Amino acid sequence: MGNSIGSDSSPMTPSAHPAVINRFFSGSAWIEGAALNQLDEMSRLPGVLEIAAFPDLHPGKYGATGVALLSSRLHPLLIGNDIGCGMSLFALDLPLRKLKIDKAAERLRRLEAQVIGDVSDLLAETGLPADLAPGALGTIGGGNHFCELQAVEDLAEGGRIAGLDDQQLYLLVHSGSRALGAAVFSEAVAAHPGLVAGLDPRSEAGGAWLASHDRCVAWASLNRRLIAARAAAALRADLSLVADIPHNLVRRSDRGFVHYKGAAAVRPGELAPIAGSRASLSHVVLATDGVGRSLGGISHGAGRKYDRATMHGRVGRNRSEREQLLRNAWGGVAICDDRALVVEEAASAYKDAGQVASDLENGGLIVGLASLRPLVTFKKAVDEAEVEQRRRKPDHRREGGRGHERY
DNA sequence: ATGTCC
Repeated sequence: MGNSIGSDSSPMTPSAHPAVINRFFSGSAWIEGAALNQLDEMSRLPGVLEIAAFPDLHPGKYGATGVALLSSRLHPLLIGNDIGCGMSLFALDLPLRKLKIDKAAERLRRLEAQVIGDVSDLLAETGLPADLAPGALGTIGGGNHFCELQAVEDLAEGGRIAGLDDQQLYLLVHSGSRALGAAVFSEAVAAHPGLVAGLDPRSEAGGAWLASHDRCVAWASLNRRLIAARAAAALRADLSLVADIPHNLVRRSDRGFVHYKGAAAVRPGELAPIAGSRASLSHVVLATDGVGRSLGGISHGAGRKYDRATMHGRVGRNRSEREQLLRNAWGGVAICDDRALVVEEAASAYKDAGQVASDLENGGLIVGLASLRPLVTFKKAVDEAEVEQRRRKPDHRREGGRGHERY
């Protein structure tokens, strides 16, 4: 089979005719020029036939995020390292009236300490090797990932019909394939110097990436389920799945391969979460038949407004400001023992998910069902036992590290 | 995004 790159007529040469770009955002959407430029570059990549761009569009490393892209070739760079990342929404059997936020936060602080036992059977049931990173299952990771306890703020009639209940509590989990997807990504980058031109899906390299990708997508979905199971165990509650929607993956279609880069992959009639932030509303929406015009994509969240680096100059310059960033207008709290992450993930770093949902609704892609308010946002908690152990036996490799200090 | 540069 040999080198798959270049097996099309001339994939290194940008197409003479760029792919059509369909924009599903209004003039009120906050879209950076850099993201629009990236969109243009993506439309000229080999094999790219059509692009749908969503209102959460923002610049990314190898292309804009908030995009569905149809291509005859596979583009692993566009998917990036968190293959299979997604949002899962669960209903808890805990009634809102029984909730004490501080008590729930105290319990959720121990989320990742919950024992989930032997997961080899779960992996096998998912069609995955029983020894595929079992120890990483049920871990959230960093960046924009979280597990959030939410209550219904507004419920539309459609939401009630869909079974949403404004007296119940919900869990929204945003996570992906952890080190698994990162390894698949870096191996692909190392093996194919011309990866920017994509891979021929019929080649050995293309097939291998796709197979690894499929495992990451399945593993990431199981990971979200186990994160929720841990949260439910910490809260001593039962849960049921409402929606599990990935937004970083490739799906086969009869026209080629649809790449979803930070765009939720939905089918008509499916419920999907559109995440806000730790201090703003998330939305639950229903995908309409209109998603046939958007390559089956919609936004998965508010989308970044400011990059991580510049957030440090904007908010949380002192301790009391950082402490404010852990509280929201509904009495909700965030659990985040990583000082840099508190600043980088501040609500003001994000666009308004309500504006995003409204653009999608006006574009005929969704119908809004409910908005959800954040009550406890779990991001990262240091293990006190581990801290104590480190105090006794200092780990010199960590010396000099900056930006990830505790409070 | 990633045991986030050893």
